[in-house]
Amino acid sequence: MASLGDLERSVMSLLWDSGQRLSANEVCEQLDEDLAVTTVLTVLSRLEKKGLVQRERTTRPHRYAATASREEHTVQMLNEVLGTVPDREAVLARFIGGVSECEAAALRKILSP
Amino acid sequence: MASLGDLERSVMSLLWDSGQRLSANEVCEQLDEDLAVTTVLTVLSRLEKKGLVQRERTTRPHRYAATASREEHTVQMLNEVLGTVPDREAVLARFIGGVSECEAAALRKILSP
DNA sequence: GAAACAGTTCTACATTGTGTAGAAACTTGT
DNA sequence: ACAAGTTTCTACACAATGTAGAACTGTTTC
Repeated sequence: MASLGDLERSVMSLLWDSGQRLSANEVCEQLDEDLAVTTVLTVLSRLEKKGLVQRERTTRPHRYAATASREEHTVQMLNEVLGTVPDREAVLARFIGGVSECEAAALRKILSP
Repeated sequence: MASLGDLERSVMSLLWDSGQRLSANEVCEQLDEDLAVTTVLTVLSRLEKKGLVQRERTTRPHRYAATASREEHTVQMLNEVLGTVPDREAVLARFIGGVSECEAAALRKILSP
């Protein structure tokens, strides 16, 4: 349910990079493309409805921020993908089989008790 | 680019479960829903275009099979998700931080040299 | 407090992906 | 050559997304 379009992804990326609460105008300016503010507002609303963005309604202009960090969100995505298969560990085994030795070492370190 | 709709997913699931090359008719029969064969053929064609399904055109009826195993395909999805972030390992670290002790043990075993 | 302005919501339209299937075209055994 | 089975073409509905104008609302200023 949390698939994002290109523009939605750009906006999230922006919010993640600047850990700040941004106004729609700020988001609009910082985007590479040259879009109408209403466009950005629409996208922000949609992201809010999807639960990816949190909006401060008390201030004027409203300020928007990502509800979860990029990492948290991506982990959620990973788990969503893993939820589509019957044997989660089989997939993880194969995933690990495909990573570089370098990354494998990093994973070992993370896992070491 | 490899997001699947519900029906597409059902069909893939079927092809994965039966490791066989199936005809459109067989797929159609084995699906729970009661669909027209042409519907199944459309979906199979779309899956072929996406590269998820391979079709034997020499036989009559054509036979369809998944190009990659469910695990391979899911790993590809995982890597696609991981490709959207700048710091892949940060995500993996967080992912591992969230798994059960049981699964962590399994991962350690897979990673052990 | 009315006007000007900034910001937000509503509404709308185009495009694309997906589910769905009939009509038309094609293949093959008899 | 025809009937039966199979595939391709075409088509339509519905949802998600990109896009933005029109209308509304809240704020500031004279």
